[in-house]
Amino acid sequence: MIYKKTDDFDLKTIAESGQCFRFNRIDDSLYKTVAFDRVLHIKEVDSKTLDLDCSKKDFDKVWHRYFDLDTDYSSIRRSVKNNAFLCECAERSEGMRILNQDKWEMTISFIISQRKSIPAIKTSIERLCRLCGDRIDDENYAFPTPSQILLTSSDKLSECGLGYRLSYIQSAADLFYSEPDILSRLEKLSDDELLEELKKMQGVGDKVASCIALFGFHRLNFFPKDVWINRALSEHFKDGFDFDTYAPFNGVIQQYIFYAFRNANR
DNA sequence: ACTCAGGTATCCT
DNA sequence: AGGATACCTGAG
Repeated sequence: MIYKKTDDFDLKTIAESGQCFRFNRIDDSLYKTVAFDRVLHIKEVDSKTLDLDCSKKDFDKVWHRYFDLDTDYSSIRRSVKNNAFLCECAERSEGMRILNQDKWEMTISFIISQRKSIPAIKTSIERLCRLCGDRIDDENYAFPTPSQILLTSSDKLSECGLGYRLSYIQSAADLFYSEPDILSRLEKLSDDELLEELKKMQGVGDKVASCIALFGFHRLNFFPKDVWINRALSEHFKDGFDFDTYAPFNGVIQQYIFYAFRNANR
């Protein structure tokens, strides 16, 4: 299916933003994402045109929401002003969007993410999907459900390189399995309440909870503070970052800073 | 071989 | 409340 861009939408920027771990580059103009038990290939035909290997029906049902196409990211990007550093971050992150990803998958993914490099996170998640997720096709596996994780032995799960996070993941699977309606309960909470509720899970502190809220629950005002963001803030916002200016889109600003600052400094 | 990674829990003061 | 420390393992 052909899609004509009407807003910021850059595959490389999204793939390298750190918000997704199964959205990967195949070559300069071709990317693949595995999400919601489906595989999607996205080809950049030209700067304004994408070719997606899905039906119009699937696009409307799944991918439109996944790519958050009802949110105007270019206007958020263009709202950045009065700060040279922030303006540069926004400019370098043109094309950034915040995906609507699966909440359960984001919960487990960001529990895995702690104290790991992004390549290592991707390796662990991929192994976990191959180990106990549904097979989609020859090379792609869906993210496992809570019960699929619970039915897999600790020895097998350990082979995914989860380390000390294994018990956190099993405990989260337990929670999601024993409370099937947990997502509808969490969705109703305010941002503050959601953060507190997520932090009740083992292995979920401020940073991981913020990531789950921002990238899973699409609460665009969360501003996860990782090592890169903290470095950027201490270098460029010595008097503190003003979270009023860009509310309720601080999460988008966080993505601009993370992507631009990390690319510039690694 | 060796450090560090998109942190958190726990144990201190 | 705030600071120090251990923690599994892979990637560079």
